[in-house]
Amino acid sequence: MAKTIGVSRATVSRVINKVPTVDPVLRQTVERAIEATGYVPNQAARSLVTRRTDSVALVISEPEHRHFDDPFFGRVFTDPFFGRMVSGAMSVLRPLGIQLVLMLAENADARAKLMTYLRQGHVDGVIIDSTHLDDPLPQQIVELGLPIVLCGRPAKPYPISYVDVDHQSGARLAADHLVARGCQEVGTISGPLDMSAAQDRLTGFRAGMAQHGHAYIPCVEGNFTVESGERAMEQLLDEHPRLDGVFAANDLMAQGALTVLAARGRRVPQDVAVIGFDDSSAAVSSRPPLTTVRQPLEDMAAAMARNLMNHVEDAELRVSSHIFEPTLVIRESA
Amino acid sequence: MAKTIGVSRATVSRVINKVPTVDPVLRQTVERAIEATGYVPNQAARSLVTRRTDSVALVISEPEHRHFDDPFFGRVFTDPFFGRMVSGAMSVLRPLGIQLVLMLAENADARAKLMTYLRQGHVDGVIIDSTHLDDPLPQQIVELGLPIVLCGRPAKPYPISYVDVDHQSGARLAADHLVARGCQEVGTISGPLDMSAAQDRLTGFRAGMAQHGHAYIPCVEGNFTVESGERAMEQLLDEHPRLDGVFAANDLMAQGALTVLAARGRRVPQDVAVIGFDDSSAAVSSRPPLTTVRQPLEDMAAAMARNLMNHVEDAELRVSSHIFEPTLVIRESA
DNA sequence: TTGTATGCGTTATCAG
DNA sequence: CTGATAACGCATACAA
Repeated sequence: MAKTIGVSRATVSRVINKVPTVDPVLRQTVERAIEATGYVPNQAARSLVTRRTDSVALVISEPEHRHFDDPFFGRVFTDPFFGRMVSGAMSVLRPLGIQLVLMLAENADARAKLMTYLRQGHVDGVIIDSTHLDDPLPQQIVELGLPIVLCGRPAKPYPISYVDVDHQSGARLAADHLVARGCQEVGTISGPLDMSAAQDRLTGFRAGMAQHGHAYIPCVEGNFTVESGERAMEQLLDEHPRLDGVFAANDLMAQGALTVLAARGRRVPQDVAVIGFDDSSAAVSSRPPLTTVRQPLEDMAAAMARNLMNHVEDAELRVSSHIFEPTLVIRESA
Repeated sequence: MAKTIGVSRATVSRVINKVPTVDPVLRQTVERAIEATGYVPNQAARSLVTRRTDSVALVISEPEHRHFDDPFFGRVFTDPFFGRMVSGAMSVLRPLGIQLVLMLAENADARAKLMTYLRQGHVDGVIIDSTHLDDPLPQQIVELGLPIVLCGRPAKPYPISYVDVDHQSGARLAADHLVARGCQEVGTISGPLDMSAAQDRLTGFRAGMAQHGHAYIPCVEGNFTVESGERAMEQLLDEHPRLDGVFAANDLMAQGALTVLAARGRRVPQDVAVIGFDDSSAAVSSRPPLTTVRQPLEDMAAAMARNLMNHVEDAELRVSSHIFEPTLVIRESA
């Protein structure tokens, strides 16, 4: 404690916390002393009394069954989706001096550990990306009284703040583009249908195609991985050899579809047009580059962070949500 | 505090911290009470006295000048490299109940904030990936007295624990494979030569080729991005039209090279063989899939985490390092 | 405007 | 083996 100069620690505390009622001269002196001694307040002691930790958790809650071969970890962290989330959240959190703690909850055990961690008061709030419908985690966290913002609309409506993209409208964009191209027989590769986002994209796409007079749209369910995209594309092609357009519910699956189409000698987009969803980095690295529905993930994550911090500042704040509008990014695949 | 039952808080503390000297019967009672009330110790109060936070920082220290177009954030978090690091570190940290705090240091301002954060005692140690030679951060952190493990050999040798891969030997693997294929005129795309890893890969590759009698190996410097790989490949091709083999210092640049080769009508690997470095997800999603030097990043990150925790447990521990041996993963590009 | 005193929830020391 | 009691380092209500 920099009390080598004749001031009380209370004054030092006031200076550090920028309390206005401090004599400018004294403040100067203290600031100089702080500078000289390199003093920084101990975080543990501080948060013991302020009840704030200045850090929030970003939790990815995903059931492990969506993955087969390699360990769960590798998948989620390598997914471009993850990186964009972190990026967007950090852009608003960092200027505020708030730190981001990364957490995973892929099974019951991890969930239990996570809840304990949260109960310990390690973070001021949580941003959560929960991908399956019946995930108990978000509910548990609100019951805990911890501020929380969800990524994506909750399965069953209940009072929780969230931000999402309009999946249906995005899928419609894809449908419109495919018809405008003149596609006659189109199919779709959906995501796992226990996820509301996957459901919405499928619904939206079918609705969009229906508007243009295409009543029946064959669909094969994938699980958002490249491999599942390949398998789905094969099945689609086997059952509908004359297919000339495909909408995949994410870029990774679209990329898988591209591989299969190339292997079968179909030119993209001349023979078969392909549209993805997300506008992830996979979209630009695919050959050909993917036409895809862009989800403004960074903006969404930033909105989540902002919303969360509002709730942290004011515990009484009512829940609110923010729906972003997707856009179609036209590249070469359609 | 679960003192509704007639025990002192000291005893509760003992039970929670699994101190052996506690009457089994009493322990039962306490455990039951804990269970019933859902009590969890407050982390801030605990670490105020234990001086441990049970969390470590993963910091990515990268100069921003390596990136042009889009914000720095997006790049680093979307890079497969990052995901694999997180993944490996988490695999050892999580079972220990240690949390991972993500931090970025791309400029002086961010570095200052970072140092303040560390000084506040928010974490027990740091795993740092510092990509440029003259980064002051690692040094500053050791001076702070905080346990630290570096990813990659430090520029100038000084006492700090690190784990690395043998870049030279990896590059030699690539050289051997290229000549075994019968390549006559090969070039290389290096990483930014202010990074020791990039230097080592270039040195190792040239040494390997020299052993097979290839004295001169043309090199164009890239910056580890897809775009830079494209530009470098174009230049290489312009200056050496008869090139039939290329070693790129990472997969992303190799991917860029692939694009250019395809655009110029060169078949891979028949006309030009291409080898990358990393074995990132980009390697398998490229067309054709990349033959590449695999860096066991997950294992390396796990080793870093273990090493770090050793230093956290025992502050007197001497620094130590661990060099991993890379392997060649043969796919279709060479 | 500034200093004093108290409490935040644990763990650790030391008697008992 | 267990219970008081003293730190831990800060913020803050209250007094001056």
